[in-house]
Amino acid sequence: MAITIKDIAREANVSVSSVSFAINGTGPVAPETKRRIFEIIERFNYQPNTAARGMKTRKTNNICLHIPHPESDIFTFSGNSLFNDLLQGIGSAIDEKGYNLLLAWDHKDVHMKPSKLLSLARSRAVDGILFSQPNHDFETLNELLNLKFPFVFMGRVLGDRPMDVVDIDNFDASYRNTSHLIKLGHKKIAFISPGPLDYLLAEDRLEGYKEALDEANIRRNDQYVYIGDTREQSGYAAMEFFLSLKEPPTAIVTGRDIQALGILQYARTHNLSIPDDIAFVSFENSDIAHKHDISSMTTDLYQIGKESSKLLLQTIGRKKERQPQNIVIPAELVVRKTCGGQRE
Amino acid sequence: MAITIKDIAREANVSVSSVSFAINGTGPVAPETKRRIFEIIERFNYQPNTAARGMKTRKTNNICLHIPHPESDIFTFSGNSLFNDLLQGIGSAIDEKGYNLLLAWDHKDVHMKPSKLLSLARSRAVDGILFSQPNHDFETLNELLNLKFPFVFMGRVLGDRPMDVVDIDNFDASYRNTSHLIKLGHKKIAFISPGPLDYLLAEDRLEGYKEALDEANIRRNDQYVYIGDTREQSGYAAMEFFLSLKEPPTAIVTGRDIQALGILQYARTHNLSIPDDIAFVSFENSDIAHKHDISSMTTDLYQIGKESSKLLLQTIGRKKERQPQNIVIPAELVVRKTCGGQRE
DNA sequence: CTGAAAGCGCTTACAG
DNA sequence: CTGAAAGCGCTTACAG
Repeated sequence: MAITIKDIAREANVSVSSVSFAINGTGPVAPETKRRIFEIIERFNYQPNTAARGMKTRKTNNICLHIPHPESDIFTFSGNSLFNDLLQGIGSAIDEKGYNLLLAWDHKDVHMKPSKLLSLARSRAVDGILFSQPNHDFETLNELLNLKFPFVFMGRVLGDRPMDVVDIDNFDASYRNTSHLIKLGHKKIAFISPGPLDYLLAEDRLEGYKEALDEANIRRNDQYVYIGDTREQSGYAAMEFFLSLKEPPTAIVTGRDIQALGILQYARTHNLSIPDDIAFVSFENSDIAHKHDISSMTTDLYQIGKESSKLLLQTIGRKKERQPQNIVIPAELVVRKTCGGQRE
Repeated sequence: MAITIKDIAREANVSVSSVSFAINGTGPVAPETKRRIFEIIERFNYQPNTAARGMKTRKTNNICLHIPHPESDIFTFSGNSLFNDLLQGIGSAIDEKGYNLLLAWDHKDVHMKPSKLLSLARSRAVDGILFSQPNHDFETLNELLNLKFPFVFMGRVLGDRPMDVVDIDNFDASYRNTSHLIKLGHKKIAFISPGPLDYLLAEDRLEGYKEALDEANIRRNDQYVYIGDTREQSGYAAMEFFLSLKEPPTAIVTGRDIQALGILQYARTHNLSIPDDIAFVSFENSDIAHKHDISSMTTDLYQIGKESSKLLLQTIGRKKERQPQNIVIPAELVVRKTCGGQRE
């Protein structure tokens, strides 16, 4: 069988306590003894058994990243590096701390019980959870709060449950994107949501958009609001819709870079000039925006992943409860070609 | 503290053995007793502690997916859904079996010891490993073999170490891609590698390409071989190079869809017609190929992920050793626009 | 500084 | 069908 702490102790002529103390630095060990122990450990390539250690310490050193099902639309961050950025951010925080990342998604049938996540939490298979979801399952969140199980939600959550949340301020970001177009002289400004409005992300964006219009005393037009999704096609379809209106908008606040791609595609096939005929600003500032010269607001997944992980690790390490944190990651509009310049 | 099997036993007025038998179905329990036990379990939302269970069973129900570092070039499968496909394939095999997926990557500094992977294996933090790497670290693979630790390599490995391997036949696929162009009447056929030639994947492709030319008695031209990478730019640069030759090729075997995108971009900006001026076939058949009407050979990551996982799970479940498996996933050329029709 | 021993929460022979 | 007990491989008071 695999080699255990007993084998090391026997080989080094010490007790298991001393070996454990030496490995973990949790007790006094004479320098010479320590040297001998480590020599044996290296020779045998000994690694303490995770399960046994976890049983005593009540830690797994695993954290769970909960993502949408890989078959779902939302998971296909096609054509950009969003998931990659998120992983990098998480990695930058957990790698050095010796944590591993466990990927989990719920069954396709959402109503299948028990939820994978609660099961992981209750069985203590992970030390904490990172949520990366466009919407949330109240039942699960409530139960996790109830269990006092450490987790961080990356995104916005409805209500005032006391939990750690990390996100950009979508209301404000959308407000600023819209204001930018207003400042350039646009009055007929449309909006494409990044997803269904029951994603709070989408609702916040819509509210920010409205706020900017209201503040500038621009009359809102319900027909200027289009519900998009995560496919390029939805940007294209939005254009078809907007341009079929009697008074088409002159500018758009897009929900995602991938939608922006659809807009560009539409413009190309219909001989429209961007930004002259129609200007727009997008969200994400992903590779796509960079490549196609799209003005886009950053939604810094790297930072979101990093800050969420740091927060989670703090929570895991802490014995006493503390006030829930609400970390807002700064977002900035990277101005490129698609929003154009000042209108006459 | 958390609730344990003892609590359940006490509450149900039975011994812990009976509770364990009921949960795992590993021993006889009277129907009425079983009913009572499950009733209590549900009421308390009891889940057996993973660490404690793992200590006895020597199983974690975690498998590890080893991927390149998120900051590495190769990880950025930009603009396509390759990683997503792989995850779906893995998920389709492990979800129902109750396994979790642990994501691991090596430190950026490759020479940092000890390797994360060996550490996970030796500490029994996972039950098996899935390698998704363009190249391999012999030392790690040898040590895993040595430990008789279950793993599956998705890709090609040098030498004849006895291990489970799942991949498409890159030699054959490249041979067929090249032959397709030959059959269409091309004689000046260039090749872009999907990465550096020390990726066996790239070497196999090059060999398949050469074999097809040789078999058709077409003189090989060293200048027709370009070493590409995972960026669109490398397809563009390859075009620049090929077209600077005295005798530019009339067709190309591309290494990746993303490179193909670079070729299309070059063609657009230089008023070249694809496939008339230059025809090509690609690899991957990702979203990109579909969207841009690129002829592309499938490299079915879904199947690779699925079959690898199934194989790994079998290995984990087996007590006796068996012959290493070598599973070849079928690849087929999806003919679209970029390879054109028969030449006169 | 060192060692003997208890105990973490399970599973699994073993005895009844 | 049921229960008492050993033991998985660690960590950690506790005694010396």
